[in-house]
Amino acid sequence: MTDKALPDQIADKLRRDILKGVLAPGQQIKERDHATDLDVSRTPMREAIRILAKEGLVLLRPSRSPIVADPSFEEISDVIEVLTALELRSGALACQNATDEDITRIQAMQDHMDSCQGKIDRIDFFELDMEFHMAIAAASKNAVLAETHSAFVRRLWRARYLSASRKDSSDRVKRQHHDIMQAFCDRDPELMCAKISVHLDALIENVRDKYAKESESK
Amino acid sequence: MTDKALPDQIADKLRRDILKGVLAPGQQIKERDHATDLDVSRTPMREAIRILAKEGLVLLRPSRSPIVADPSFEEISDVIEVLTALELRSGALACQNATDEDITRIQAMQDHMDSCQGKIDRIDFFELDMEFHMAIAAASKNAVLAETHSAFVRRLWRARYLSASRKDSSDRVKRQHHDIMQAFCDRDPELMCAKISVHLDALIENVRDKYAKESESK
DNA sequence: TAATTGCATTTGGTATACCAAATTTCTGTT
DNA sequence: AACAGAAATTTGGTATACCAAATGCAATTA
Repeated sequence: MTDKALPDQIADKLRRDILKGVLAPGQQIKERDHATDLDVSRTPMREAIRILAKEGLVLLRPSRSPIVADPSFEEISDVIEVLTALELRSGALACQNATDEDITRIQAMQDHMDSCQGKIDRIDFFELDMEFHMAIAAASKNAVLAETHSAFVRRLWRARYLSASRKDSSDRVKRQHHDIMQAFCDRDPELMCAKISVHLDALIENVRDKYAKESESK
Repeated sequence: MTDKALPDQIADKLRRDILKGVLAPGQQIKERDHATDLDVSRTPMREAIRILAKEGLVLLRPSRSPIVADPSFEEISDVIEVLTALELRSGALACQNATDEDITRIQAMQDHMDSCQGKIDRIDFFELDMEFHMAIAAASKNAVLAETHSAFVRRLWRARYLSASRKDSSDRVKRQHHDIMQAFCDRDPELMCAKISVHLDALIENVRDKYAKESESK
């Protein structure tokens, strides 16, 4: 763990805090305070903040304190739209370019997720979910596509986390994953794209519900 | 001009140098040297380098000097593939969401490009070409999509610049743009996507030719 | 001669100091 | 009491100092 670059370590810590809500949306992130908190200097802290800004978790404001991003539904929905475009292309390419080993390995990841369901920390479960989607993108054998896709998956992490509160949703997600995996095993690009669309459309609806409930509770 | 943030100004300068080839692919960018060259300190120079790394123009290597990116054909082709995914989605959405003013404005941009052809600096012409594609993406009314799309257009700038040496290609590009614009005016998503595909497939072939010629000249 | 070891130098990473812009606090006036 | 303006403080931006890892080079050895 100590071998990772310091700014990355700091970014990891801050990211976790943001995703868990320890750092609330809209809250200021003052370089000095957070740097001294973590016993580092401002330099790597600044870099860490830029990393999170690139991921869309933090908003940089010239000559002002950066703040934790507080995206509107429209923004989240826009991000999901981009993710959809990327993931559809990834899926189709993966059907074409994945090795058999890729498929069995990703199948194993899914099995592992199933066996972990409800037994582990929700944050850790979401890590697995992310890794599953990223593994499919990686199987497209287009490194740029996989990397870009990862960036957007990560950017949506908090929104997905928050919108997954409905207890039935995890079962539905599980079924959607199985559908995607089925098409992937058959290397059927059209079907796979269709199932990915279902999955991500459902995500938009989940997020929409979440935002609707939030606004009515005010 | 002086109102822009210092790291951005530095990044602009470096970017131009990279795209024009003043800084050759593979060449090291030493923080101290380039900082003193531009009469700034290492801090904003470091930030500028990170900006260019985000754009894919520079490669960061932990504890080593960053180097100017020297992408293989496969990498460029991967980037174009991602751009295609983004631009297809943009085009379809633009057909749906663009205002009539958007369309007439973009039409005017194209007319302007036509009238400028051959009369202006190739670099300036490419700026117009970029702006044309970015304007279509912006007309999708998905800000995230437009921004991401822009990043990839910019990332391909040098490859397109280098591969546009063939003198007939500009006429072909002009025709392809007209086809895209025709579909856009008719708000026909399928046709527009088809024409965008043609355009970007042609780009891949242009780049492939360029790389083939380059390798045989060695 | 080729390889290797050890030292000197270069260079990125981090910490700190300084500055200017922005924010907050305080104070005096109406 | 409310507002305006100025002083004090906070805070991001930049410059510089220091360190450790990486690199280059030369002397030494097989």
